[in-house]
Amino acid sequence: MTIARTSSGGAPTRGRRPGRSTGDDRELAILGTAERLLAERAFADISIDDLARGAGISRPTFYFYFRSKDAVLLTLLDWVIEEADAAAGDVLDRLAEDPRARWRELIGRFHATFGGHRAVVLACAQVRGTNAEVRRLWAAVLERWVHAVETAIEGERRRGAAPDGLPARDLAIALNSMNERVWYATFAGDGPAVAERDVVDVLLEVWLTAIYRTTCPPPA
Amino acid sequence: MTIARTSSGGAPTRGRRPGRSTGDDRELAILGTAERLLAERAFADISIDDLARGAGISRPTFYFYFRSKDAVLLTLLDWVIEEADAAAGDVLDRLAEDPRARWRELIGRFHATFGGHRAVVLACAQVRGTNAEVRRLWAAVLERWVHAVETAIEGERRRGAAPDGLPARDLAIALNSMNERVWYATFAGDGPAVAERDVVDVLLEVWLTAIYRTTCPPPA
DNA sequence: GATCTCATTCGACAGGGTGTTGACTGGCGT
DNA sequence: ACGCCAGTCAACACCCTGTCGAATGAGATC
Repeated sequence: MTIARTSSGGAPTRGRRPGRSTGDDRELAILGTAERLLAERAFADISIDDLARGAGISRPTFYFYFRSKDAVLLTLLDWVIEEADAAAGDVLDRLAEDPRARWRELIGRFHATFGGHRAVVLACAQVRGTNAEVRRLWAAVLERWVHAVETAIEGERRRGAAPDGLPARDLAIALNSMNERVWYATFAGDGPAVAERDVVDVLLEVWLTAIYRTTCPPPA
Repeated sequence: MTIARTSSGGAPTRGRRPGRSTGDDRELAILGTAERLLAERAFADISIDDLARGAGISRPTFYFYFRSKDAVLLTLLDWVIEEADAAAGDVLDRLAEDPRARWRELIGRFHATFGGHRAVVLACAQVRGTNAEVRRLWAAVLERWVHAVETAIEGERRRGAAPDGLPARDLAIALNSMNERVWYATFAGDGPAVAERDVVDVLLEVWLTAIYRTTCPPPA
């Protein structure tokens, strides 16, 4: 199953004033400036003036393109989510071929996507606490991923590869939550963190033991 | 082992000017106001003026007692951490008696402590992204807890109750991270979350399977 | 009691960020 | 030539933070 993108709706125009197309390059310039500045300092330390100047416009003009600083981040987050969904593809549909390899593929691809945009991911984690829109978007996305994993776990139980136990949904929530927090620590690099080189394998082992009670689940 | 509180130092005076004792009640009033307001709105939506007025003083006077709004939260966090450490006690020293019961006790006590101060915990999670001091304090505390769990896992492996596998530290990081994120979702109530009634048992099952590969590890 | 000291308090200011208003510009269809 | 409108920005109003310097007043000291 390709992870269904039903709810979240038409993403890439979020926060954009319903305008002409002439200023598209300005909009891109703002987004580019945001991702660039995010790589060197925290989101909270970037002012709208920084974004505007970086894009070669004045502060009021910024408001012509985005409702707020947060709306810029929201657009960036949309991109990352889209990329992650594409990377995940239909791996979960082919679990039975080789469960360990497929789960690893799934976790590995998410890791690669988030790692490739760590500045955006970290910034979103930081503002999720204060911005309701980021919170809502992230909640909706997580819900999709949790649901996909829940369904996959139920499939593995049905074919006898995984034992019964926790409700599949609770297990899926716990495992997805673990990944999110562990990646955050690894990318942020503050506090106890798993080395980036090892993180996919560490997460994989916990997923496998939690789902199958073994690290070598049987193929079909 | 009682979880060692070596590094974090003398906690309860953080941010307080080294002053007389007359104004202690004012300080308490500020802290009380903070915890009360935190229960009804987000930390970012509370101004220093709110805290000052709530404590019956003017804004400049606030600065006599605390360096900043964040320093207030930091003091509140210190309290919660102290309470959690006390609640955890020496449970991990008595793991072999009945591993499942002891792990459940540990997770359950943390759950009770955090749940009893969810407003503070949620606020800290929200500002951790923007405030370096909260980040540092939380990182230090987590490091202690991770280390305690790591040691406990190694003990269980040594006595043959738990199989070898992931480095104990990586496993401890992953499991602690999971708890943190899952609790956050449960307390915040946005996005996919485990029901508060079930959360301890859900976490426990994942811990047991990840550490022992079974949900009924053997006592000594 | 007069005086001194020092913790405590706050009015007033400076600074920096956000979001809005109203006027200006220049390309383009008529 | 004229009007329209996307696009632009100087200037403003507002809010919040942090600081400074001048009061206040309770106890210690003479």
